[in-house]
Amino acid sequence: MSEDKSLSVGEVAKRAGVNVSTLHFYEQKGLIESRRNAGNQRRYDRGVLRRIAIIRIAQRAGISLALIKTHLDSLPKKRITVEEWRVLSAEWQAMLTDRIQTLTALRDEMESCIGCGCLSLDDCPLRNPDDIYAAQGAGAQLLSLPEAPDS
Amino acid sequence: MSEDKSLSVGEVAKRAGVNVSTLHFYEQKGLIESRRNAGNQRRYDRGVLRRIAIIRIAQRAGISLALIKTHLDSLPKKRITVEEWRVLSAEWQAMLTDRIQTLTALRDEMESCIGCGCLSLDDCPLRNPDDIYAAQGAGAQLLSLPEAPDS
DNA sequence: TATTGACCTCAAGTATACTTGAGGTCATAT
DNA sequence: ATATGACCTCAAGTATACTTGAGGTCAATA
Repeated sequence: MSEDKSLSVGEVAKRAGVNVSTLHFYEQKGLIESRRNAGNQRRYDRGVLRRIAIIRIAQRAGISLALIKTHLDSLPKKRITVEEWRVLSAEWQAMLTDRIQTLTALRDEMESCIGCGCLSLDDCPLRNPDDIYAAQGAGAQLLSLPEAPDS
Repeated sequence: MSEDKSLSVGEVAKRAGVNVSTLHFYEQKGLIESRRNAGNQRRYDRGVLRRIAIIRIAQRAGISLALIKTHLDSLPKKRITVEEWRVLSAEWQAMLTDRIQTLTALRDEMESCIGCGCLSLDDCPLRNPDDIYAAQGAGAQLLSLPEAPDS
């Protein structure tokens, strides 16, 4: 099965807690990489496990795969070091902080607007958010994600 | 254009700050309703503006249209009263609070894990979240996450 | 009269994040 | 010898939230 230190797609899937199809998908998206053995089967370096773990953590933080890829692509190597993880997590923490502040502000605005009837007015802060919510485009807005359980 | 007190779809779109296509979409989803004039054009009650405003606020809070619909459907009338808004906003504030707590916990875990190298370990709290929810894009499956049984 | 502009319907497209399925290969186990 | 099990590819499906486009109606206006 696994020659030496490399892992098969099934082994990675099991250890990382994701489906094989997800690994195919991530590879196709350029988030992870693999090499092939004689029989054309994927073989992974153990470092891929940390990489996948990091991807999943970022997703929990509400970061899109596209942005995660951008961040990961900025690193020199596929194998992520602890120092690099330190940098990545600091960036993502900052994004989380922003998001938390946005949601907190929204909640507080809702609090102050309860029962005031201002929803009928054009200058209600809730109806006319100053915040960065650019609701354009298709799909859901990237950083205002609901709790959608995923695989 | 608008006979008496009713609004055309274009007027509603303009005043609510959404596209006409969005109004069609919301109607098709059962979130709003309209009647038709002699020429088969939609005519809206002014109350629809508040209703749309409320829908948008809920979306900013990260609530899906499906759940928003469920909440709105629980109300007796299409025209939402201030008292009903009070109830809705209280529910949504609670959801926001949950979401904020989840994100805060994640951020704090990231803080405590920075540089600890534990990403390589199977018992890292970040890699093995107790919380089953992943913040996720408008992507996939809404309520079906078995989530990562780590090896 | 002819041409806009606003509206209508219905189908398909877009983006994200995957999953599912069909059809085929490869190596081992019975 | 054949039957699994794990793997492969590529296409299409699923779900959310809309947008875009094609083709047609209707009423006011130049």
